[in-house]
Amino acid sequence: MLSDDEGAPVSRIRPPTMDDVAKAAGVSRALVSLVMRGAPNVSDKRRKAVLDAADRLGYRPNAAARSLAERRSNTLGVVVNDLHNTFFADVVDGIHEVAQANGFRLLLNTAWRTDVDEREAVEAFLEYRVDGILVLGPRGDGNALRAATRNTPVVTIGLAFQGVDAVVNDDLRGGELAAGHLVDLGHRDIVHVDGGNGAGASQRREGFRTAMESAGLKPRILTGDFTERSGAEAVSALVDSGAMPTAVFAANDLAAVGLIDALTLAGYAVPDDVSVIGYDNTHLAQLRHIGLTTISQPMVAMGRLGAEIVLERPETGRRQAVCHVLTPELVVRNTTLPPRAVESRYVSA
Amino acid sequence: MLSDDEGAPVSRIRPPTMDDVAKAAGVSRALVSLVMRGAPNVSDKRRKAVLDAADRLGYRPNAAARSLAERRSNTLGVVVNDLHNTFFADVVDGIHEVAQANGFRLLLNTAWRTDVDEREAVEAFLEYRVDGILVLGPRGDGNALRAATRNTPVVTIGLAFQGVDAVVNDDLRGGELAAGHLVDLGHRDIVHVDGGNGAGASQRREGFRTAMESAGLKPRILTGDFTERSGAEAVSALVDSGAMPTAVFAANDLAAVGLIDALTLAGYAVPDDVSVIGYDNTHLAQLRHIGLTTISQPMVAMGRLGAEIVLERPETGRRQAVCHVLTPELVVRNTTLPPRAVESRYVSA
DNA sequence: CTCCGAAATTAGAGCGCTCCAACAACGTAG
DNA sequence: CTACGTTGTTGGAGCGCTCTAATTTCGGAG
Repeated sequence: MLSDDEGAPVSRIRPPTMDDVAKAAGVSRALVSLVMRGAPNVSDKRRKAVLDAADRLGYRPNAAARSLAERRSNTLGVVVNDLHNTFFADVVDGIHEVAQANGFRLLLNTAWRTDVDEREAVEAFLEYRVDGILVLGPRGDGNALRAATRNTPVVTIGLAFQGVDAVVNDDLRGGELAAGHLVDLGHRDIVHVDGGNGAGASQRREGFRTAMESAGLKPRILTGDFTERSGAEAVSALVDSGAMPTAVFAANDLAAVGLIDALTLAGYAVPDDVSVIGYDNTHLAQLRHIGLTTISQPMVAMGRLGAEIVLERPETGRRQAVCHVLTPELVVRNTTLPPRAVESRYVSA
Repeated sequence: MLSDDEGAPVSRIRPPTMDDVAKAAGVSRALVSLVMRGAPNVSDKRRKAVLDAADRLGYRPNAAARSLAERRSNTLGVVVNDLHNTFFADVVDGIHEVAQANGFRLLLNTAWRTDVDEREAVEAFLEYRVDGILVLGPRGDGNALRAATRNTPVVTIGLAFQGVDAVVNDDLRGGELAAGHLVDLGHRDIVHVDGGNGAGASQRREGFRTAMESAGLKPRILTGDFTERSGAEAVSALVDSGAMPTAVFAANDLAAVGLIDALTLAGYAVPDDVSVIGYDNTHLAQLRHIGLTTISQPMVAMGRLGAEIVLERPETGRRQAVCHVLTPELVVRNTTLPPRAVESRYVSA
């Protein structure tokens, strides 16, 4: 007798099940199920009885049981590469809009900017049997994602892999735009702090490189990783090397802000001594206090489009992967100016 | 014959089940289950056979079925009030750390800063039967959360409700600190742009009010909602009213940044014309380009603590709700100065 | 060899829900 | 009054897993 209670932690009460509700309402479990799903052919009398009983007992359907029986979860999984980057928050806004309109729930997971955590997150969603997966700012070689498409519609946003649906912006063009803007301003010595192997990084790098070379300039590239810190570290490296350029193209706004921060600390005025351009046009860039010149991607629209693609695939039975490429745009604000040496020439031009 | 194929969307192949693996490996389903969960008493021979078969078939356990049978999900649900506010990203970092160490997965959901969406998100987690729920920056009256604690451990972060575990910082004290700092600098005309009914907003407001009154000053308060935009709107209101104060205390860093942005645009220099202080000490505040004076909360630590509480409750069987109050600290940077009029007096003091 | 206990394996009953086929109820037309 | 088509309701199988108790296997000790 005593042993039943002593020391045993107070166990949570078992939540009521459909059977409990059925019993309380004096109907069958199947009827409760019908009421819960809002089926049409249920008499008002019974419906009310069921609803009352459910309410009285505090009944809440068990999503696990439901999705097991239904073989679908009515849920989309979203893997966010980096919660600290508000770029993704905007994309999620777009996804949410479409998901909501189609009666899907969203479940988020974050990848902490690493390959393994991203795989972990995708794996978790696959085990949950979500009805679709959106990967924002994917990493790695795409093999895991390609494999995942066999079971679930997957779409990446920000980087396209062979055989996986994707929504991207034209990063190559974006890189060219950024470099081109700086070149047009008269800069000759330009450094690109890249995004390492992050989503879109290689393309932006390529765009930068080609724009520079076609202008007859030598591209200088430093490795980064899309973080604020990587921007700051690049500044240290530049200071140490003693070869500070007149302009820097950062792989994204976050890095650009880190860069500006470190430049200011190191005694360089932005844009007077060094011009800085970012990428993404996040809220950060839009703050007038920062007023970052940057390349804009339509973030919310990308999210919307991604969600539409993921929902559409099972409907249409499409087999071929699609890749929507959106066009980036240059947004000039206050962090870029002609370099000191050519300023007058430029202004008079 | 034909009718089987025509027009029918290509259906996804049914993922292999434990039974499939068992058959392929020539063992029972129970054995596969044991191997999957890493049970000790399995012969190496069979274990290998099972693992091989699972690998060959691309088997992936069904989380829904598992949590249905196990009556637990090994998952914690995190409701993030606003993805755009990096404050929460830091808190999630702390939660993740602890969850990971204890073998729990994280699932996120966002509340888009509204009451109803928060309830929606919590509801979803309850239906999924997660093992614990963390609500970051809760809204509303707490009734829904209080009810939820009957089924699942719940802890709020940033605001405490009667009967619900919580981790908060001393917002009252924080409000006092902020107001006190401005008063100490010599400001007499100070406006607080509050956080409306957001988490911690009323306490910060109270702290502001008491600090002002005990200094014999009249507190001016404008309503906001913790967003960048609300900061900007406050500036419009102040400009329209024609009574620009010499200092503003924003309910959080995001709003402070919006404020600074709008002030700058309106031709007011910060901090020369108007001093601004925020709250949270997010990355945003720490950017040297902004250098926001603010009140710091230990965000990562709050996340860690919250996760520990949520995991500990079922272990210890504790019934009484706990509320951990952490102490905020003033961080002085570059957005606050003595007001113009008293500057000389202050400096000579 | 036989027998025994420990180690390894399995059968089978759920977990809480959905879904289908079967069944009751209830007018209404013949 | 019977037959019939609706509309409403229900039993029961099954979703893919875990877990307990029962069963088999196996390596010595007797």
